[in-house]
Amino acid sequence: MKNKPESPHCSTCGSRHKSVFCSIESEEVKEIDNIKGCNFFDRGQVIFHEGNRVNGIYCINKGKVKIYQTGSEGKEQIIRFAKEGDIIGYRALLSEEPLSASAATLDDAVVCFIPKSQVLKIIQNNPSFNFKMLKILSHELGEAARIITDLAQKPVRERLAESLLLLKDTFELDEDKNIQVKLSREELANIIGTATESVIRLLSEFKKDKLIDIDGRNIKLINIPALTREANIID
Amino acid sequence: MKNKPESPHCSTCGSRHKSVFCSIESEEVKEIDNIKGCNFFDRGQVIFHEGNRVNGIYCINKGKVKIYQTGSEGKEQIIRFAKEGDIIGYRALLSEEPLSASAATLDDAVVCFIPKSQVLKIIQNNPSFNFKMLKILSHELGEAARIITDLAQKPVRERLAESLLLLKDTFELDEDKNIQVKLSREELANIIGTATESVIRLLSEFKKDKLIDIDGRNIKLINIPALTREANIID
DNA sequence: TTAAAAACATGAATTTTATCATATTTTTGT
DNA sequence: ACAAAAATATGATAAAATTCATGTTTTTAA
Repeated sequence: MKNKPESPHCSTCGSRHKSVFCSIESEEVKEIDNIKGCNFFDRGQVIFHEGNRVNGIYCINKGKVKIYQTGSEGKEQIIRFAKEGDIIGYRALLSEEPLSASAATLDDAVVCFIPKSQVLKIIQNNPSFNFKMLKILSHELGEAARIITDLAQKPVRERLAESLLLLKDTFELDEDKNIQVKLSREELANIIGTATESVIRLLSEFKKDKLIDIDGRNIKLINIPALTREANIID
Repeated sequence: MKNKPESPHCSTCGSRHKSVFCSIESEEVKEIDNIKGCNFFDRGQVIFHEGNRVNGIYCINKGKVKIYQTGSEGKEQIIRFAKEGDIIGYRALLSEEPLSASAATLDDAVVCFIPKSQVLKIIQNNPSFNFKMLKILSHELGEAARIITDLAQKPVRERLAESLLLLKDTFELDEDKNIQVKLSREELANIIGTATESVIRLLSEFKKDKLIDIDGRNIKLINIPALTREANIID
């Protein structure tokens, strides 16, 4: 049986200082703490669903999250990932549009919810937070553009190599060079827009070519420079 | 010989009222007018180039613009379009990153330049403008996500149908249902991420199937509902 | 106006990638 | 612990899309 964990507090939140909330005044922190909600998710649970209206933003206190759209054939397309300290749902909130994507946990996670009114209040009263939001959005937009170009132009093999490197940058490697996130072959396929079988075959090839090692969903990057070349990344 | 045209003024700019600047005070308009620069471009000229630093935003007074990235094989990937009243270059300015894409004119165009200092001043002093920027960025991000899913999941034929509909929505149709922008087959291919020959073949098919009519670079949409079905768009 | 260049067009061959079929392994729930 | 379900794996086939070759038309520049 699972112990009901304690709701985290913003004032003691370890990830706050590396997040968009790092420049928030202690007065504001208290206010957020009082008004925020907190939810505990098991692996694979949906945090919010594409098409719905959103009434605040979600702040990931713990855990890893995938943000994905459902294509016209019902196939999942992973747009991006989020982790501890990241916020999600802000796009729909700020554009005043329905959610363009769903979010689901990749492991057990703790996610806080800050209501719209509070978010808007901070944006209006805290120029530094405001500018951080502009920065996050415009950075994301640049990332999206690069993904568009890669999907449009790179073959599947290069896209897979690239997404392994992306996962490395996002979730980092442990001491044994394992990517610190566990994804199914199908989820990998849903990042790069290919068939699950293609991912399985290409991962085996990468392993045979000594670029990676595989143990179940554990992927070890043993030759990152070669992977970078496979991904055809110049910079 | 070409007459040197008069530089436009923000105070009399017809497109200002439907732009992000619609809520700017007349005092601020004067200020922008004094500090802004203006450039006249012929068709096909580059406004700014990927990788460079940007020191302000560009406001399109007249003309149509493509924003594109160069892929690792040197192939152009069109990310989005902009037209009269739109601003470009704001992503790099706000993220304080190099330009993630280049911009080039699709016809003769007039483009004004507003320096960074002035833009930041407006953002700080005009909450309405500020919020509009947040809204533009987050809307763009939603569009980008949809493009990612389509590129990853839809076959070339559907993507072409969809991009014709996108061009219709962006540039509108004239009284004869012609899309109000002239693109080469190669440029169409560079939107949807395919080979020029594929676009040529598929356009012929669409014509044969009475979905469109073609006269050079003029594309007439004669059966939009059927095109929508071809594009596999539900909403 | 005319030659050169670029864009458009079309068929054939090739490559890439997806789909289908079928095992095998791993995970999950009782 | 065990059956069922899900995920992984692999080969064969099919479909999708690109590349290459070549010819025609249109545009551009001298």
